[in-house]
Amino acid sequence: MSKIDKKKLKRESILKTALKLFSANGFHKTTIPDIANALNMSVGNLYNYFKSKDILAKEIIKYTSEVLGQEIQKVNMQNISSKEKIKKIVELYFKMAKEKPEMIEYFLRVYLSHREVFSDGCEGMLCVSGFVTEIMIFFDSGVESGELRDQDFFSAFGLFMGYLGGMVFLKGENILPKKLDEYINDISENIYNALKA
Amino acid sequence: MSKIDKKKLKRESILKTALKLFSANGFHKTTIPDIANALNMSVGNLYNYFKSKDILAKEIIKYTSEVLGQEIQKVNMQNISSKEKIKKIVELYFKMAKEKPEMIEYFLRVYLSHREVFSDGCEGMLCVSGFVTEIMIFFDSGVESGELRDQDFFSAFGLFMGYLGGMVFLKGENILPKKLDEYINDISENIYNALKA
Amino acid sequence: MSKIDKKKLKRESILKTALKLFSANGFHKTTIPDIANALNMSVGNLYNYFKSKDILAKEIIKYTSEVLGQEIQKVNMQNISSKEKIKKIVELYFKMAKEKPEMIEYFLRVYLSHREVFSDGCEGMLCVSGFVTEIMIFFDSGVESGELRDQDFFSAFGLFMGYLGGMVFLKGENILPKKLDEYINDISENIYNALKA
Amino acid sequence: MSKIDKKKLKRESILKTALKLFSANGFHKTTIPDIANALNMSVGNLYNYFKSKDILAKEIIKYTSEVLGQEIQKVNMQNISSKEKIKKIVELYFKMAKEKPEMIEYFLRVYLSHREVFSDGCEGMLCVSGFVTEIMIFFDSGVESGELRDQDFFSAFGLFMGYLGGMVFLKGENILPKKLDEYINDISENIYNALKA
DNA sequence: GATGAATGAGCTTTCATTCAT
DNA sequence: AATGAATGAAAGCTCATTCAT
Repeated sequence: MSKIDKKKLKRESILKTALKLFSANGFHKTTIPDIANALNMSVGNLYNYFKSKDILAKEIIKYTSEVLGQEIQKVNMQNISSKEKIKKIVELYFKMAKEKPEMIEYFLRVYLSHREVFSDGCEGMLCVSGFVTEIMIFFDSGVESGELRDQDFFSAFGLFMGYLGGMVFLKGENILPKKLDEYINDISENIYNALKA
Repeated sequence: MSKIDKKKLKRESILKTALKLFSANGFHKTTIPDIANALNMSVGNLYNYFKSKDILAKEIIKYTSEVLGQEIQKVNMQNISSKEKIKKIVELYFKMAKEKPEMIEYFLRVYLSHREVFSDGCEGMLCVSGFVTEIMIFFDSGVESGELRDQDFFSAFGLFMGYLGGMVFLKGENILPKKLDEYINDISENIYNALKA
Repeated sequence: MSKIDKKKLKRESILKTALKLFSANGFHKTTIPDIANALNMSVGNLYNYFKSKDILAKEIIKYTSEVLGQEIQKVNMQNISSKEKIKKIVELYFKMAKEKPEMIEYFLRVYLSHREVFSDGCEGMLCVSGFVTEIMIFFDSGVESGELRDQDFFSAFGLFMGYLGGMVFLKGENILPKKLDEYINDISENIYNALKA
Repeated sequence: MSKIDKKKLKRESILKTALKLFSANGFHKTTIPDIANALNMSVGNLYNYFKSKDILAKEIIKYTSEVLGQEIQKVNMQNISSKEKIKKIVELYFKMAKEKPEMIEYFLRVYLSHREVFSDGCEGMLCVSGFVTEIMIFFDSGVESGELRDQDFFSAFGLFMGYLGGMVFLKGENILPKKLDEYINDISENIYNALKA
């Protein structure tokens, strides 16, 4: 393997490890030494890969948004109705929340609430475009096919993402009486009813 | 005014000031001296009212939840359809977000994302029951009257609160092309369609 | 003693201790913990008095300049010839270098050579005016009385201060074969010859 | 070109680049990676040429002293009066300060004030002898010819070098109202008056 | 009740230097 | 000779909390 490849790999392993720690313990409670430790690498060397904790946080949201976006893209590319797509996206989201909870948690617990960190360099949707774009594609194609009502995109986006994020948050707080999976049908139906033409 | 009343008043002024600062600048970026300063009081004295920063944070979420709950209660007590109630709650939420943004922001930027702070003493809904209870009352009465579909409460709650929170977040990020008010109709309709029987 | 007086006293003791350490060991080699340690106080508390190491360095040069200026003022106020004043200032300077070497050293080893520290807030002569002003008074009155040649002030100032500073530097490097005191006559004569009308 | 010549050339280019960076940004603010970067070479390789940052600093002062000494030697070898030599040296010094400010600055801002660096290996005049020797030659020959007063060499040296260094410092601080060149006459006259027999 | 000086652990970040390749 | 990833000690600075007054 070339040196450059190795560096890329290490960079990604830092991203993943930091993502997990930030999500699990919070951005401020996670220290750079914590991350370096978890990676068996020195603090100094970590700084060779990311120049500051804030920059690391921003690269993570970009990375996460990219990964989630790619998953949704797979749904978008399927030749199925919007109603079915909604269900698939909800399933996918909850599957993620279960299997790689750190990604969804990062959105909710780090990105959402540390404006001071993301305000410089991640304004607007700059760092989450990978993800938002795919939701936009889903919505636009549904409107075009006449299956979904034509409304302001953000009105639909807020519903979709706020709803799913809210459910995962409630799950994280151990408030939900049932498993996330058992909500899939209700939620998909609610979203479809809200958005259908 | 009695000594006890005076103390109560001061306590509340601390709550309000801390609420504003935490919401505006983040929980960790706001220091106890910052709060004391803004109140023209000494750090030591502030500790006479709240024994720690974490306890202060928890009292704030209780206070905020209470205030928001009381507003929703006013809607609940009106003799109108669930459809109308939904619209009134959305209006109320956005009015709050505009006039006292610190309350909604506190939910989104402090409560939502500092589990380490709220995990001890605010488990589950312990500290937000004032607010959640009223949403529950709204929902149950709608189901009882046959206007809303009977489904798991949290499925409805997540929709309602995730959606509204999501919109306020998007607003805060300067992403929304229109004013929050201009989304009221769309959003109310979406929620109603999702929840109606 | 009042609280305010106490604080002033402590502030000055920090200034003096830091002055000694910076002069003896260099600005960068002296750490804030070093200073706090020498004062038997905590690092955090030291920061209650001076908000940063750079600010501390700037306050020290002001303080030092003030003290040196006051000494020269005493000479200026005496009713003696410029020739005699020159000798008295040289004596005074060397006496200082011997008894409170940290002051002269601070000029030479800290102020003179850490432009990055003093550039913001001590531009030009802002922080050494206490001292420079007195040299200016000495020179102007000598010119006025006709004893000194009328020339650009800085031409005279550079001679005076560069010369004395240079000698102290050479002394510090253990290069001088004789005691500083034994140079007083030669140096006073040289300066007088250079400046006389 | 032979391998050895190549190495010598590279060594000198490192010296020159480090000299510039140290002078411009200060010794501690300039990092080894900074220097390597400016030279388009690797840190590791730089260490093949100089075993430590301190050693590099010491080699620079030797190099600089040598270069300045050679310039003064040229003046010394001319068949002119001491008075004329003084003027030529002042001119030369100011020309240097203008055209290669890094050399003079290095004396003032690095050598003068980092005793901890130069104390081991550059004691006394060990590393500046190239320069000091030439000043000594100038002075001795002036005394021998009867044009200059016979006094302790360091008394004369301190005047000469302290004065010139002081003026360049004042220039660097943007304090001088006139160009350095315009001080040449005054300064030369002052020095001559101070030293003449 | 009120003050704010004092504590000190803990944070992010830097950088001279090494060494496997 | 040349590379640059890796090390880790140490720096400047912050801040929740305490306590003597």
